[in-house]
Amino acid sequence: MEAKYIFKRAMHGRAVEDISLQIEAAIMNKDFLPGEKLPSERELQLQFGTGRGVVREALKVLKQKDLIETKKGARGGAFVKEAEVGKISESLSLFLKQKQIDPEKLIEFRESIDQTITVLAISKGSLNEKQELYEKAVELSTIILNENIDMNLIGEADRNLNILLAKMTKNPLFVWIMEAVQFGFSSYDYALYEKENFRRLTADNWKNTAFEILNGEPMKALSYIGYHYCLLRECINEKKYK
Amino acid sequence: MEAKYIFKRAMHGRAVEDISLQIEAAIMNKDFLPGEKLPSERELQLQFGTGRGVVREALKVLKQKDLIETKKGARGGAFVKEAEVGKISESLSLFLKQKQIDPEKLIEFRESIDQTITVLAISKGSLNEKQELYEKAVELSTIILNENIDMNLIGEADRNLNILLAKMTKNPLFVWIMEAVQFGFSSYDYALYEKENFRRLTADNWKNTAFEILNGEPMKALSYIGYHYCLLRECINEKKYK
DNA sequence: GGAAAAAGTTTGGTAATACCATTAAGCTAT
DNA sequence: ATAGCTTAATGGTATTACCAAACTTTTTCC
Repeated sequence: MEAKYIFKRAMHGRAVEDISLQIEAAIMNKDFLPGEKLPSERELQLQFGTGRGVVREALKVLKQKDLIETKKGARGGAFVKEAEVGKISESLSLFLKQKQIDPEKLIEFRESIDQTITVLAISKGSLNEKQELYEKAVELSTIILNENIDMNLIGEADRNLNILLAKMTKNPLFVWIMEAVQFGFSSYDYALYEKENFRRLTADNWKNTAFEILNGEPMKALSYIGYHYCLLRECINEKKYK
Repeated sequence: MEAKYIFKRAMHGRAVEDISLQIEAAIMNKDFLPGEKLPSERELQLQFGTGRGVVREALKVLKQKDLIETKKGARGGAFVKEAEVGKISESLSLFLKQKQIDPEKLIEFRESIDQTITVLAISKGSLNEKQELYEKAVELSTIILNENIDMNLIGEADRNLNILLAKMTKNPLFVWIMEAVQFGFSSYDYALYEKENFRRLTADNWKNTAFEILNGEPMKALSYIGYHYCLLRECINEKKYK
């Protein structure tokens, strides 16, 4: 294992920022590839010419940015991480929580995303994916008919349908935004499955949507998407006035 | 100023995580309102029963999450911040950089977002906003005609047009996604303004788009949006084969 | 000889302390 | 009154020491 000496001594006064930026740049520059280990904290301390505390704070920043993960023990250390959407979704969720955004705005946003994704999924998705989507929608219908309602199971199924649809676009950005939106949005989705009548209608509607996607009928699919959000709005209104 | 004693001693072994979560929960719980000051590091150290180092690392995490900001000196400290979209945009940008996503996917994503936003902006934007948009588009045209091309100025103008358009939807989520996309996307936008012919066409097209938005003609506006992305694709292709 | 146990080593995590730099408030002399 | 000085509070950094986890090496014992 040969060490890499690529870091410069840190500026005094804002050493933490300096260090984290230098390491971030090195990662972006592929000096350290995903899975690779950064030098140990004590080694970095020497290279940057600082105390270990600031090195640790800098690494915390990178960890929060989801660029590295740390392992304890011998042969442990900070390892460069493959980029994932997790942290972005989390920060979006934080934002939504703190801002307490009007539910109608969330619905509006999500409906528009859903429409776009649906159209793309029809044109870019493979036949296999479309069939799988339809099967999963049928599966949701049967889950719903079950005696013991398991909300976690239902939520999981609904979530999978959405993610699968997003993946059919072959565009990772839509997958990302769908995951992010699911993350900060699940409470409203659950509402639809809480009451028997809505639950039934929603599941049927998913089946119809998937069917039209499978048949390559974008306008009809969009109609069902529209109906889904009609139901959601109705359902939330009902809850509000009770 | 009365102190708040709401924190419990931190778990040993993962004190940093524990502390940051406790403080985050307190902020979400409105124990500390935006603008309010958290206890000083030395005070937190006492309340959590830990060393100052872990308190600092925990605060770094919260700073990275954009929940607090710090000021030095007397009457300084960690202050709860109003939630902003900045950090989310930044993390998306990081994600895009690290993943090196196909430019075509970025364009596809952005074009779909632009279409949605445009339609909403026409129906929700005020007359004043629409006029301002048009004026800003005209302004961009005149900037372009200038002898000394200032790419920073042009980029800023283009960015402002996009953000203004997003704000016209009255939906903070669209503003957020537009900022995020701008953040991780600017390099491609610049391409359009680098060469004289594209620069001219793009600015004219912005003017036309804004005009149709002002006139309340969604289909025509969408046509111009489409043309914008035709130009962008052409421009990037030209660059690739040179 | 081989497996189990013990010791050693590396590395992140925490603690305690001291000192520096910055900032605001209060005080003092003019 | 105001310019300048002093003081205190607070974040930022450095140093040192020790703990805890996880891997490696050595020793022990059957």
